[in-house]
Amino acid sequence: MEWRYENGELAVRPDGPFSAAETLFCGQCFRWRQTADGFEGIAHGRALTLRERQDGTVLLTGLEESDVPLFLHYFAFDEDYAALQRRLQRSKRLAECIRCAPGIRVLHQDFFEVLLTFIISQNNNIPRITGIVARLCEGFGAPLAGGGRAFPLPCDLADRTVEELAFLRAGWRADYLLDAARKVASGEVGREKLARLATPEARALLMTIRGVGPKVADCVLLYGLERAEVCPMDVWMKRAMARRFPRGMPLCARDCAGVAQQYIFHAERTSFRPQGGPG
DNA sequence: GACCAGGCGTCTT
DNA sequence: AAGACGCATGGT
Repeated sequence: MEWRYENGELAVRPDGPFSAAETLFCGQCFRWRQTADGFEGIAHGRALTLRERQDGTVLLTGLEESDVPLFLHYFAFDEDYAALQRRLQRSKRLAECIRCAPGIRVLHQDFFEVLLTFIISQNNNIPRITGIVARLCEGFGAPLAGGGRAFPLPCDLADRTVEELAFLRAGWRADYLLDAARKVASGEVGREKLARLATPEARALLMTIRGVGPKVADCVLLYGLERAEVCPMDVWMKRAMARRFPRGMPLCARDCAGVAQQYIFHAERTSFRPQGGPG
């Protein structure tokens, strides 16, 4: 992977395939939107834009030079997906996933943001999740220089009440969001503490938060803590896909295939072998 | 209008 | 331990 930072613009040539649309709109993150010539979004407290050049170069604006390593990691540009996909092609199922959505990468997102957005995601759909997340940030996030607002910090939410969260129209999840914010703000649950725990204990600690069950906990471990080795997410997706497609998954159901792919990527990359998984 | 959405907490057996 | 059910809201 090569990159160059010049005149406030970061130009990256990723190793292996990358598709911004597949990566940003497959349901792993909720703060990006398409624009006339590319994409704009907010991540790790920065408002940035992304454009893809014909030659595969990815152009990012809105970053300081000191942000470069963080965002190379955010987009997984510091990982060799070409080599990864070569290994995965040996599995028929994974080969099909790659064919359906070859440019997906698993983003490395902020822990607290992942925790709250996947609490919001329960029994919910992506358009509505996106709306709730947008209102959450608009209502409680810090204004950013480049426009928009950061994702709220735990302390931005910990002292609120469910009544103050009513405008989110998040339903019963408002109560869960507050419990999560309070437990993180108090230090009862946090990235560092979770990182020190073995994964079963980390999952159990996450599940002390109201509204965090095994599915949300695994999403947080996977997306927010880079702890995919115990996340049999393809098992979760098998359930979801079985519900949506009782007669079998269509070959090009991009949303499902893409999401399954990113889960499986992590499972494979970390040598995890599903052994029944949850349930 | 129904039905459902990338669950979870609670209440039953 | 496992199943049923309600939960608030909005998209289809």
